[in-house]
Amino acid sequence: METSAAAALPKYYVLKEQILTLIEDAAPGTLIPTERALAEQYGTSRTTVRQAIGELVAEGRLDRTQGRGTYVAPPKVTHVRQLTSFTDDAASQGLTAAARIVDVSVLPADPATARRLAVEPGTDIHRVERIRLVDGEPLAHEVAFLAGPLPDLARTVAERGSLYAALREDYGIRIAEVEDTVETKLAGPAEVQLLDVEMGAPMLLVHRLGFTPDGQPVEWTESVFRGDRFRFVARMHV
Amino acid sequence: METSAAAALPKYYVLKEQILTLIEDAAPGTLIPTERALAEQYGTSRTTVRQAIGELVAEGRLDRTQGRGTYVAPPKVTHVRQLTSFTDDAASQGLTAAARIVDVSVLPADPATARRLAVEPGTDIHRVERIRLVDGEPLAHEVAFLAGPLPDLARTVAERGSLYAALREDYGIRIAEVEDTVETKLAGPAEVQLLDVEMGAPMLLVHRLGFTPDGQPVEWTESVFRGDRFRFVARMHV
DNA sequence: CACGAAAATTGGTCTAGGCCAAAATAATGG
DNA sequence: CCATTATTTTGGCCTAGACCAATTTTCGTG
Repeated sequence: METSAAAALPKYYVLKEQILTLIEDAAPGTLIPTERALAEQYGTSRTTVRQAIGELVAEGRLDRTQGRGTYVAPPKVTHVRQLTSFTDDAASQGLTAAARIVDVSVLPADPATARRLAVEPGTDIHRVERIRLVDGEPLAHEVAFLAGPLPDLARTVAERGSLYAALREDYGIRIAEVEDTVETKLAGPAEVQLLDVEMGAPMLLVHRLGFTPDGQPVEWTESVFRGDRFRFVARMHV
Repeated sequence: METSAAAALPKYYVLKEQILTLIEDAAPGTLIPTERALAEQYGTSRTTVRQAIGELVAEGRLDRTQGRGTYVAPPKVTHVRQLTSFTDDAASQGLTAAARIVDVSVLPADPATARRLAVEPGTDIHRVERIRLVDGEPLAHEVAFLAGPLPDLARTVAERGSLYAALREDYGIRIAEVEDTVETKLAGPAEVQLLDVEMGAPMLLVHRLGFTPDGQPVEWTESVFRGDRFRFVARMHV
């Protein structure tokens, strides 16, 4: 019997999210309550508090020092690399690569996505959610947001098997330039369910903004790759 | 008072390395002893066993399933991307980037490194160990191995401030092509000491093999970036 | 007031064990 | 012999507390 339809999240994970709301507006360096205080405040054990804080530290949201305390971490530094030609070429490695389409839908753009795609907030945009598989194993979860009229996108993507191929062949949209960011992230409930990893497993979080030849942003994609099964290889001319 | 000069490693970390030697020659899918059995066998608590196993799972060395057991994981899958022009350009982002030289030395090549650099095992090669800093914070640990005669390398690298610049300006060696691999790793004692991170923190492990224009491998570098403070950004033309 | 020693604070590690849930295994009944 | 059910095994989560080590704070003394 269930008390509600919500999944039973571990206590440490709920606490982690509560601490996250506690610190989201705090300045770097701000001390949070001690582990013993949090344990008492939330009616839990110190072990559980440490598991929650440990993941936030691993994600770079908190720092801690023995004897001093735990405090809000400074934001991430960005390192820039130049690269070319992102090809959807997993198959060229002798691996059976595939993408399973989870959802293709149209929805109004939220402010952040609208800004990235340079459209008015609330404008209808397309959402394509896929699971990337290699040799049958789920290795990445991708959610792409696309601007512009793309009639019958669900069908064309399913037929082409590739989002980029559908854009190019069916809509005449060519992604000429992309900007990727790669960082680490820990697996949450979504990744646990979709990618068959453990809570807290290290993942590679990749954001991609794709532009047409005339500089118009048309694609905003957030991908989460399994850090334990995946290795990016890059060949490049200097 | 100390019983030996060795650092006092956490018990879970010692256990982790022991489990690692246990499984290094085992076929994927091989079951390891249960947590309760390992706890008794190594005279420790199940909590400590779980911390050790948890990190091995996070690193992709073990898989585990509730009710079934814990077993050796299959090797990592490799995903290939095409990119160009790796530039040592951290400074171009308005950040004060620097590299602190830890060690420059000459030593005989071990078999693995010799193979990568296409030299005979035992050939003298150069080793350049550096800490990369951004805004004074240590963000990466790099160890580069270089083949070929590079007289007075320690001085030239120190003067140029850049390994690539020294190779190009002082020895006429141009790195024309590189192959990078990027994967996740958890911080061990070395990273804790050198990069000021916690044990078990997620890191980005980058291997680079650099080639001259005629295809000769001359550089083999292993870099560990802080996953909590770092974000790679890649701009590329498709 | 300044300095050094002592105490309190805080995170780091570890123990011993309990209860739950998923999977595998054994027992049972048709 | 097969299918169903109960039991056992195994990992998942959690508690309550102990001791240690680094740091900060307090306090005593010159």
